[in-house]
Amino acid sequence: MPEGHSIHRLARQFTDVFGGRRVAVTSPQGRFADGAARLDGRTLLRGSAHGKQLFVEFDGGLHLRVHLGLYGAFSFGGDEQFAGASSIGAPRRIGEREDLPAEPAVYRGPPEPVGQVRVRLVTEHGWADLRGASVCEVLTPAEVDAVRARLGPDPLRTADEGRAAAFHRRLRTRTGIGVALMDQSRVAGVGNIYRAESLFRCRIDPLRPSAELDSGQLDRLWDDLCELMAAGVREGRIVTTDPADRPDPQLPVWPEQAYYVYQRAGRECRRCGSVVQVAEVAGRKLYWCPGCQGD
DNA sequence: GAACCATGATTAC
DNA sequence: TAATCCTGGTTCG
Repeated sequence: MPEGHSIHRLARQFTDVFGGRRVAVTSPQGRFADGAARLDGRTLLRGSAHGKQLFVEFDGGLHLRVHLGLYGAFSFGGDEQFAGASSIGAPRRIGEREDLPAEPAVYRGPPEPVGQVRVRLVTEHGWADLRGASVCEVLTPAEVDAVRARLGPDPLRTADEGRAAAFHRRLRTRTGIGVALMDQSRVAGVGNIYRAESLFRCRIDPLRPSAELDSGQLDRLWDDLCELMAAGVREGRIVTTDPADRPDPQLPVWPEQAYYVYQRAGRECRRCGSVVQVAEVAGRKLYWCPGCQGD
C-alpha cells in the first residue's frame, strides 16, 4: 500500500529490526542476484525514505534503493526479539487458512520462498522478503544523491530545510493542481489517495491550474499534507475524515468512513451531499466533490 | 478459475 | 496515450 507514509514506516522498520546487524542477502527469484551478492554479509546500518523511495544503507557505502511501484510489498517475520523491535508489530497473517501449517513454536529461520521473491534479507532474528517492486538496485552515495535531487520536498522529512518554500516554488505551474501533486519532482510521497483527500479538505478544485492558487491556499495544502501523512505513519493506514464527519466520532474508523472522496464516486459527499465525481486524468482516477471543490 | 482492478512510474509510439 | 512491469485482492461467471 505504497504512498509515502508506507515507505517511511518501512524505513523505520529496517532501522529498528535490522539496524546494526549482519545480513545475509539473496535473490531467490534470481533477478537481483548480482545486487544481492554485493550486499551479502554486510552490516545494515539504517533505512531512510524520501517520498516513495526507500533507501537501506549498508556498511561500505552501499545503498539498496527500492521503489515498490503499484504492487510491490515487503513481508517480515522473525522471533520474539524481532517482533519486540518491530515498529509495525509482529507480522500479521493475512488471509490465513485452516489448512496452512501452524507457526512453529520456536523460530527456525525464514520459510521457503513463496512466489517471486526478488530479495530476501536474513539476520539471526528475522527476515524480510521483497516482491513485485518496480525498482530494486544497489547504489553508491553519489547515485543516491542523484535520485534524491530529482525529488520534490517530502512532507514527512521534517528535518529537511526549506521544504514549504520548495513546495510553493515547484507548484508554480499551469498544470492542474491535481496532476501536479502526483508529480514526484514537485512534491514527493503524495499518491492518489492523499492528493484527492487533501484537495477535498482544502476545498481546492483539482483541475485548477496550480499557479492560480494563492499563497495561503498553498500553505494550507502543505500543512494538511504534513498532518495527514504524519498520521498515516503513526497509524499505518490513511484516515482523512475528521471525527465530526463520521457517524460516531468515538468509534474506531471503519474502512468505509476513512475517506471523503477517494473511491466514493457516485456517492453523496459527507459534507454537502453533492454526488462525488471521478474522471480519468493523466492515466489515474481523480476523485472530487463538485460542491465543496468548485470555484 | 478467469477477469479485472489498484495507494506507481517509466518507456515507447 | 498505450504498453509494460507482473502481485494480490475482489468480482464475475
